This record gives sequence, C-alpha cells and structure tokens, in this order.
Amino acid sequence: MLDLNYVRDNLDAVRAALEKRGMAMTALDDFAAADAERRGVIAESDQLNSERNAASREIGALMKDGKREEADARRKQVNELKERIAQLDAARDEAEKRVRELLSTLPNIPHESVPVGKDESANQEIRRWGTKPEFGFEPKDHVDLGNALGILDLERAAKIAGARFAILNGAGARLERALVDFMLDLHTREHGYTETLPPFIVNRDSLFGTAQLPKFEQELFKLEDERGFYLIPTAEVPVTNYHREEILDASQLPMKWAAYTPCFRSEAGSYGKDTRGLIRQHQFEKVELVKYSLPENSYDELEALTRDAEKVLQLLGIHYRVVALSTGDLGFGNAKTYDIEVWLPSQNAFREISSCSNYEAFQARRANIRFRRAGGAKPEFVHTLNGSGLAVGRTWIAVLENFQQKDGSVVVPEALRPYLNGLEVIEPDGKQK
RNA sequence: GGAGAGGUCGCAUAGUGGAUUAGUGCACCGGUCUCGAAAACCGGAGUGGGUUUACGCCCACCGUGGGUUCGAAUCCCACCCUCUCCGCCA
Repeated sequence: MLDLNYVRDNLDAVRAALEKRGMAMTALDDFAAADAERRGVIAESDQLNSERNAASREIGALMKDGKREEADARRKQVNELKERIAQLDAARDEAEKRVRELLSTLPNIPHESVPVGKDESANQEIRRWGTKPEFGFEPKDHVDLGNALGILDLERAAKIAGARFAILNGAGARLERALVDFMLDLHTREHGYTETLPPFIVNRDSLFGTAQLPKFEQELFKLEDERGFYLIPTAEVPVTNYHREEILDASQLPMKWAAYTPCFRSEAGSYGKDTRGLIRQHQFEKVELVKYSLPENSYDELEALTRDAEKVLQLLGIHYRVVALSTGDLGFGNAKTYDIEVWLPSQNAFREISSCSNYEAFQARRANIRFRRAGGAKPEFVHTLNGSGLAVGRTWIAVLENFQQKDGSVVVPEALRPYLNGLEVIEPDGKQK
C-alpha cells in the first residue's frame, strides 16, 4: 500500500510511475474525490462529537446542582445531535472504506533503477555465474532421469492427489531433505539469518499484510473453515507478518529470517504452462529469506540477500544468471526484483529458481510494521524484503539435470554429500539406499 | 468437546457509570546536583485521524465488533486470544 498523504500530494508522479508498469490507473481518478469527501465528513463528524462531549459534561454538572429540568432539555438536544452523528459516521465509514480500497489496489512504485519496459522482454541481465555443462550426449530432463532412477513417481502422485503433485522416493526424497538442510545451514551459519518454522496456515489479515489479498485470492488454497484459513503460498506470508501491528526498536534491524516451509498454490490460470515434471506444482518446498530493514539500507540489503541466495548455486556448482525485472514484469507489491535463473540443460534455457524483492514500505504499511529510532522518535515503517534461498524442488531439478551422466546416474555435488551420508552418485534402483 | 480465570500506555499494575485530561512503579528522554557517574530530586513523554504557515485546537483508541446511556475501561450481547483443570489426541 502506498502512503495516503504521498499519493494525495503527488498524484501525477504516482500516475507516471504506475504507467511504467503498463497499467491504466483509473483508480487514481476516483482517489482525489473520495479522499476529499472522506476528509469533509470527518471534519463535520468530529465537530459534532466535540459538541456532544461538551453537552454531556454540562448535563453532569446540572445534575449535580439538582437542575433536573435544564438537564432534561439538554438531553433532548444531545439526542438530536446523536442522530446526525450516526448518519455522518455511516458516511465516514463508507468514504474511508472506499479510499482504503482504492489505495490498496494501487501497486508499488518501481524504484528508479528498475528497467522500464512492457514485459519480461525488457528484463535486464545483471550477471552470470559459471558455464553451461558440456555433456557429449543428449541430456535428459529431470522426469526421465527421475523415473529411470526410481526416485520420482508422478503417475501415482496424480492418482493419490491429482495433477501437479509429485512423490519423491529413496535418494530423491533424501536429496530434497539434504537440499533443505544445506540451504538452512548456509544461511544461518554463514549469512547471519535466524531459522524460523512458522505455521503453514494463515488468516486473511496476514495475506492482506503481504498483499496476496485481496487481489490474488484465486492463486490461494482456501480451507473449508469458517475461520478463514488459507494454506501459505510462501513462507513470506507468515514470516513477514511476524511483527504485524508492532513497533520495533531500531537496534533490532536488520532482522533476518530463514524459513523452510512447503508452499501451496492453486495455479489457476496456468493450465497449459509447465505441465511436465516438477517445475510448477500445487505443493513445493522452499527455503525463504525474509528481512526487515531500515529504509535507508534496504537496497544494500536487497543486494546482500540476492548474493546470499546465489551462494547456494555457487556452492552446488550450477550455472545461473541474475536478471533485474522490468517495470512491466514486476510483481504488484515490489519496488525492485532480481530473479535468479538456473540453467536447465533439457530446456536449453534459464529458469527462475529465486525471486528477490524489496517491497520498501509497501507491505509494512499494510501490515503496520514500524520501528522507532533512538531517543523516542516517531515510529516509521520498516522496509521488508524477501527472496527464495532457494526453491527446493527446482534446485532438485537443476541438480539432476546438470550433473547427469551418460548412463543416467547423477553425481551428487560435493557440498551436498555430507547431507547424504557421503553419497557420491545417485544410481538406478538397487545401487543405493 | 466441557468447566473456570483473564486481556488497561514499551513492561508491570490501579481503576465497577461523571473529579479520568486513564493513576502509579519500572524502563525511556531532558534538567538540577557531580570532576564524571550512580543515587536523589524536578520536568517530559502513547497511537492514529482532522485542522492550522506555525504555536496549537479538535476527534477516536483500555483484545475486536455491536448495544444500553446525556455520559462506558467500567453495564449488556457476540466473537477473538491467553492461562488453569477435565476429556480426547500426534
């Protein structure tokens, strides 16, 4: 959510910034009128409340003096006042609701460093790490490799649950678990993050706070429960909401969390996309990095967070690149985003494996997450950031595809071997436990 | 699932219809004292909104939402959360 006063005072600047996203901002046209009405109603209502309070005090004094008749007359006047106040309060609620709705549908303003363009074709490659692997044979994709190794079972997952679910077996399941441990150990031991294991179910307020709601409800799994529960689409939601409605001390910043959770996404509207394999699942695992930052440091923190996520691929020895998303490709709440894209030999392409974003105060305003500088200063909104560090399922894919051998076995990257009891090669059924 | 006790300013507590402009202690900020500090003493400080060039003034906020009343932290209703005991359970 953008700042109300900022939007009011900078309508043209906001309009220009949002047009860079390729959006027609009709909401802005209604905003000024709704805001003016809201303020008018508030002024009138506050004035009448002030009169009512004064009258009540008078009545108290009159009663004490035994002037019952005067008090009764005053009561009658107050009751008339109350009727008008009730009408005004209804109008006030209506106007505030409309302003809030308009404000909450406005996307974040892109940072000045974000490349301008209408879609992902305007994304800008920032850097590459490593080189494409040379195979000397036609590399298989992770589905063929996983099936042949007996570590992946998509057909039975479809029977048990449905499309876009997977079962990992044997070394496949252990590889997934090893990746989770490896990533968490790296971020907590080397990068200064604190591990947290949050709920996998959240309420509506949390989803509003991180801006999944109200706009992206169709992407979520909602539980059949009158309490309004949803499965988390990412650990970003529970972890960023950790300090919702709180005022932190500046000395607590930056606050750095690393969370492993499963993630649940309905993938409505992506029916034809990535239908093969593990790329796009209803349930996948992710190690998420979340930061609360001082406003003045948030872009440095974004660079650091992105480097922290990249380190996972560097230690695994997998080729990747970092891309700055253009204004047209930027997510709703993001001021700036770097995608880390991993090399997938079967697709002869880079595919997203992490998305690292600075939300500035966009989420903090919605979730009311503030901090106070030393000396009893006014509270300010924190900046929130998050990024995958990394998407575990897609890392699983990258390991299989990048380290596959001609015979269909997969060499385990050295950094992972301590997490797999020293296992060096994943071989077809029977050759490893 | 059943029974009970609670939720008040950063923390801890007081407050059962009008003197509450929500008191007190701790913590915090400023000052006095001191070579300096501690202690003591004096003073100041909540959040959001409206209005104002500004000083300021006004409104709302005691878990949330309704209600009663001229007036509600206080009375009534519903809900949420926490704790204790019983039952069930990984």
